Amino acid sequence: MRWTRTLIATLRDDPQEAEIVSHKLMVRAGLIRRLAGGLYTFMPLGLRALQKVSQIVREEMDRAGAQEILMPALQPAELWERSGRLATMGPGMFRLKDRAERLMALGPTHEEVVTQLIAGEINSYRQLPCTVYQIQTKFRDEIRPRFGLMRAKEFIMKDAYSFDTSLEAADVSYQAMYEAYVRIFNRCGLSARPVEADTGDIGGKWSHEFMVLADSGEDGIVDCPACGYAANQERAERAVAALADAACPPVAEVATPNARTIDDLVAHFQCGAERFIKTLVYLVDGKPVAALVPGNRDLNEHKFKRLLNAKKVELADEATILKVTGAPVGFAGPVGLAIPVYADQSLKGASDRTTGANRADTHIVHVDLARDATVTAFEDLVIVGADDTCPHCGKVMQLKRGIEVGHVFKLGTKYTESFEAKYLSDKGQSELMVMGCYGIGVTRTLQAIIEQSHDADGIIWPVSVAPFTVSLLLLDPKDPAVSAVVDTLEKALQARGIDVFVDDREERPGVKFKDADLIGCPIRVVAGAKGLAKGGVEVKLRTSKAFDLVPVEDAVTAISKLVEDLTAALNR
RNA sequence: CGGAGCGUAGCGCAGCCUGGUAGCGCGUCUGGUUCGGGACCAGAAGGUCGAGGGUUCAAUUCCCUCCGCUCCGACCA
Repeated sequence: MRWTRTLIATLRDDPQEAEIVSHKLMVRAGLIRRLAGGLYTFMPLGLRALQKVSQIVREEMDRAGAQEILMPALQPAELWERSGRLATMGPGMFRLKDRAERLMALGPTHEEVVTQLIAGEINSYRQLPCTVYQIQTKFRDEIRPRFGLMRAKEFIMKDAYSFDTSLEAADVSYQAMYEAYVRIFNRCGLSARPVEADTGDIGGKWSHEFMVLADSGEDGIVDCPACGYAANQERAERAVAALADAACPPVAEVATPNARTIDDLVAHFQCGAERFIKTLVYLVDGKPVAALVPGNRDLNEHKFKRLLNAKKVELADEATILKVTGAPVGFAGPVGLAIPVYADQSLKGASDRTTGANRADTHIVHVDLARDATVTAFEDLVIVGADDTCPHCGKVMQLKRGIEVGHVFKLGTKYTESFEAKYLSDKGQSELMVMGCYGIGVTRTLQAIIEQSHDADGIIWPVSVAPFTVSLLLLDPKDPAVSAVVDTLEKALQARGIDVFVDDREERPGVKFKDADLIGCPIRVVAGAKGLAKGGVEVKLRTSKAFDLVPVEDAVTAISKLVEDLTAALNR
């Protein structure tokens, strides 16, 4: 491809819309253009890179035995009613009506459609296991689209779904996908880390996310350097030492005017935040429930929701708090509360703590949780962070940030029940299929690659996903000898199956060098009158400063060798 | 959904406070000089100043409404 015949414009300045480096580079290098918030057009170079990522995903899915299909993006909302997700997924879904006033949705994901499909197609254990996948545009009405392709309203996702006869068989399918994901991200040149994850609205029992570590990532990851335990902060657990609190005097009320927050209390009582028990009143599917965490910790709402098997968990409003505790916000406590009370496991045996008194401007001291309050259960409720100890090995963990590029779930029978996806077993019994689902954000992966691989001058594409493998700079387009060399090289490289992008613009060399660095193809070949006079073309990797002067007749061989080396390094 | 900020040429921005019909850099086009890490000179094209309304002799500028975008937050008691 020739620059002068390609719709590409590089920008000198960072676009005003972009915040993180990968987003800036994608726009500056002319890979994407914004249509509206969360909506982007892929320009020729961006599309080529995207297609390379897609192709890697496709090859690895096929290798893992999955079959490619393509389901409609437009779906009847009735399907979502059937799974019960019209309510839970609700606001995140684009909805519309057709001319017959039927409620439709633009698919944010395809569990419903695929389960309905498979329920109709598969009736015998002989047809199982079965894994299907598609690479398709998804739609989500994000509250706040941001970071370019990272969180967009429309994005491309590879979603795969496995169907099996048993939990054990489903584990095999899950494992196959997990391994395919490791291969996919390796081939993309990405360092992606599997971590234990929360299942969210998708549901199911178990899941792993594949995370690209990056400071700009939207997820927190708790990581144990000692034993390798890693989990999304939404799910991460910690080891808790048993308390050995001594017995304490009976409870006593203390006036605490306007001391509503832990900070206020710390100032008032002049002691550490951990001496307080924070009482949070929540509405869990509409019913009030209290959660207790140490004053220096925060409640993990994901865990709380999972624990209570709830659809919706939200902090109670002021009126509810007044009704339930008899006090305004800021003075709730577990003593005498008539609603279910869940306490963090670290509070088991807690004694001589301070809590709200369920009375305005009052707290109580000397609270022994077992003695003075009724706790429904002690569970893991807090957000785990840096310096917490590993639940497996007890060593201190670290907190990192990551970009979620893939997610694998063991769904069990959640959807196959809703859609009665059953098969006849070898014993002639009708059984529910066991399901798994597996997503990769293809467009997000593309951007994550850039986030992880760039320098001050621009993108550094891994050879496997670069829009072009070789940037061939024609420095003197008006010099017939140089042009002839470029023509020859271009054809010879193409004949070897090596993508080459020729910068044939009438620009000064400096401009071409800058743009080549910005666009970031892994190999740069410079053909100029000066170089030819010295004996050849210059061949250089994007990652190195130095170049080799290679005689024209040896150039294709030399470049092929570099491509092989780069590819081998990725597949290592 | 709440808060803040922004919206002026393809891109990045100034002008607005203190009203008088718009400017800079980059990019684009023409000509010339240049030519190995984002050249220089001369000239040119390109703007309903986000939209609508109001105040005024006069609005990019002041006021109101709406739309769009960006950032922060979404009640942790």
